[in-house]
Amino acid sequence: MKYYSPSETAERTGFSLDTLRYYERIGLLDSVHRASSGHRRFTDDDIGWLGTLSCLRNTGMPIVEMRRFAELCREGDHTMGERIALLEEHDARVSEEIAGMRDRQAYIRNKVKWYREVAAPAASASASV
Amino acid sequence: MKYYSPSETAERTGFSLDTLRYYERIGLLDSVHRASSGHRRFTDDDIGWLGTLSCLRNTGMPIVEMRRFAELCREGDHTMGERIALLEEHDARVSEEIAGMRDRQAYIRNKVKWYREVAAPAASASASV
DNA sequence: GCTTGACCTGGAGCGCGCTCCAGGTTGCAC
DNA sequence: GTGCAACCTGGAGCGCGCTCCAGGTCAAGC
Repeated sequence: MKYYSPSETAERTGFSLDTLRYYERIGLLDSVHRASSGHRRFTDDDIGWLGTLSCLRNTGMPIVEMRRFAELCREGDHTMGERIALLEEHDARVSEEIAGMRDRQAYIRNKVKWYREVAAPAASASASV
Repeated sequence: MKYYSPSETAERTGFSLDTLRYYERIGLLDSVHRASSGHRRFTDDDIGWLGTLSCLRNTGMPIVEMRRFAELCREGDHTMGERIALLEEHDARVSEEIAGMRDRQAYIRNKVKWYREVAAPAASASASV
């Protein structure tokens, strides 16, 4: 079985060393292997799981909910339904978030357009906001 | 000229009273009118500006950059170019953010799909992640 | 055997963006 | 004129998610 050192894992997952330790500490990573020296040894499974965590985190899932998800995963296959529910709720929130971002982006683009119209044609007399 | 009380402004903009005061304090709101009592009186312009701030904030612009933008607005029409540049850079970041969210959302949906395949057909023997 | 660097642990500290608090004033309703 | 709610100010505190630190261990190279 292939093992990865903490620094290699950090590099592969995009998490910092401290964050990897932190995630283990708070229960997002369960029972990370140790070398006889006590040094962490991450597996491909760990890397994969960290990828999932990264994805959830970067879509705005709060840590406490990721912990809940991790817990469900640890509890076994009978929690599939709950896991699906959790992810689908999150998915819905992500959709809302994206929709909101789009709307706000449109607002910003409009503002830029308006600025261009005011700014370009002539040093017009009107005030600016 | 129409004036709005702090609480009415909070209601209209979605910002809390404390946030309105905070934004004024750090220079995101400039020279808010006062009643003789010292109470703030917001104008329609203020409300509009707060809408812009809300939009920028909710698309992830950090406060320090909003301050820069506010400063440019205060400096007058000759800063139009810089304002446009700032907003367009932000717009680009928002686009990236949205694209990233979409990708991650696809990952999550895939995961759900996979869960459904594993969970539904039979209480299969394989482990879960 | 000594250095060097990657790693360990427990716990403190930090940056951001608010949010809350104490102690006081204002102004409307009764 | 007494309540009461809304507001004021300056400054402290907080929640989140890390990030840093001190003091120590381990393993490999010279």
